[in-house]
Amino acid sequence: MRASGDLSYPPAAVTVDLVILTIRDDDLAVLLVRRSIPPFPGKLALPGGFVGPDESLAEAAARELTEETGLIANLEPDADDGTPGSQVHLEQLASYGDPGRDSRLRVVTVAYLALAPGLPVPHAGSDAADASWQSATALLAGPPDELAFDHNKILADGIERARSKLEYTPLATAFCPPEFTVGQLRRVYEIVWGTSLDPRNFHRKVTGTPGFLIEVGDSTVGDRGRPARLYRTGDATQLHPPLLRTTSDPAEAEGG
Amino acid sequence: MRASGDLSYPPAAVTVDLVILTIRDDDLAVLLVRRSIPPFPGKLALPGGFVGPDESLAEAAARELTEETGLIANLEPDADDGTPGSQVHLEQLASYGDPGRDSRLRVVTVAYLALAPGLPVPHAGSDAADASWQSATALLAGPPDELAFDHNKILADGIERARSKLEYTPLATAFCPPEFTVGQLRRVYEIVWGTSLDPRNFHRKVTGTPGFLIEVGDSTVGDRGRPARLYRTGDATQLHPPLLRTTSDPAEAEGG
DNA sequence: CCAAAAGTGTTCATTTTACACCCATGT
DNA sequence: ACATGGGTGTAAAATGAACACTTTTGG
Repeated sequence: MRASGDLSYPPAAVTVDLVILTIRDDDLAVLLVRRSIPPFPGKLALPGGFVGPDESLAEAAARELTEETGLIANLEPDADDGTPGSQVHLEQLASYGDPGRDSRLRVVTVAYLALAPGLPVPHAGSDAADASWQSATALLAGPPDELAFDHNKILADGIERARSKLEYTPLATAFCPPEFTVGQLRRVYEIVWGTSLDPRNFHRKVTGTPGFLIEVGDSTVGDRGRPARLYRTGDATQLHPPLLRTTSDPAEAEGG
Repeated sequence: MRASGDLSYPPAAVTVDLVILTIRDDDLAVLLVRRSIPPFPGKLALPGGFVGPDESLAEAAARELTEETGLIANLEPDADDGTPGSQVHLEQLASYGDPGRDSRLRVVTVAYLALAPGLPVPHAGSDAADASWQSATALLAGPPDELAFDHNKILADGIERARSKLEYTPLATAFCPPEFTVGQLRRVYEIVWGTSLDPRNFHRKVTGTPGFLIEVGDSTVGDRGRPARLYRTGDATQLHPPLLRTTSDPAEAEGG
């Protein structure tokens, strides 16, 4: 049923919505904005907005990310110039376009997933009037209509994507600062997966996978215990074989 | 930058495009249509069309699939009523919306991936004036602008999705008839991955994974060799641990 | 009989898992 | 000294890869 000649088509608006995840206070957190206008006034929602006429979808998502957090996204995982925001990961998640998901007009939204290191910024953007970090795990467990539109579903899909990608990609490092210890990386896995992992075997696994971690030589001034080596993310884009989330008691890594 | 009050938004059209894959003549094939109107007149393209005002994205994709192939898609993998088309798999792939990808107007397309068993129908739909099966692997290896729009990229993404999902889901059965042998299933893996797999170890792996295959008791009348047991797809949605595509000579499974 | 495909058994290498044990620091 | 987290060694268990071998058909 491609248009045959004329250019009439059902009118629609295209937006991008962002699932921006980070680790805060030993919990997985998502950046949400409080809506001030209908529909769903007063409700929390994922940050997002219309795709501009001359923007690609990814550019629109990166622009929204910068507006909300001040971070610069890493659309292609190659550049490593050491700038603070350069390791922020941004990838397309999925599109959502059920008729009636926005009462005003037909809106198709392309959701993007962003993973950022722990940020002390509650909201830094110019436009984000009322942005805040919320517990993503609490929202997952709560009522399915706690967020505006179908954003509970989008958030659930984003968390599931993040959880599964930790298994077979080095994506967990996106939650870490540019230089990090194996222990910090392990805590990311434990928090995102809600499991606890054996520190010894985890250490051997990640340091033994070629290209996953690059030792930076130095050591941290430890909070407690022996100082740990620092690493940067390596060149590897896949983990073969993957890390499996099948260890220990699922409840042990909850909260903090 | 959510709209604040007024409802003005950059105008755009939303379409669905389908990557319909099947196995034909020991090769991975994709259903393409020949365009008759600009842009890209005469070029091959993925089948697709506008999303109707009251359709969800998945419904639009399912409608296009039926129009092009006569098949009924399986949006949620639960119903198993035995109808011929019920095992066709349809899932959202990704969205593509670079400005200028369609010279006429801003078009954002939501691509869907469909996997169907070997079909004797070159084209069966009412609207598909000029649909045909083409070698997907040949298109992957060919020039990157052989198809209209950005459809080479969409096709490549669809093939990559299919290849990786064979590893950790029972999706390969979507390429098989309702009842199939282990050998048929193995040939699917070999063709899609372009590798050759050890028949003995493959057999043990798939029959040993709980919920993957259900023995249907009977045996085929064999072409050659010992008759094989017949199986249906089981309830399992994930394969733990996954099948890995790291066996034997990559060239051996080519062509036929 | 022979070729071909199905299916089982077995062996060896690798990986995972569990856990004992030492290292280096703060208090 | 002791608690805490970092890191190595190692043995048992599970898994994967390679392949010998039997079964059952068609020609």
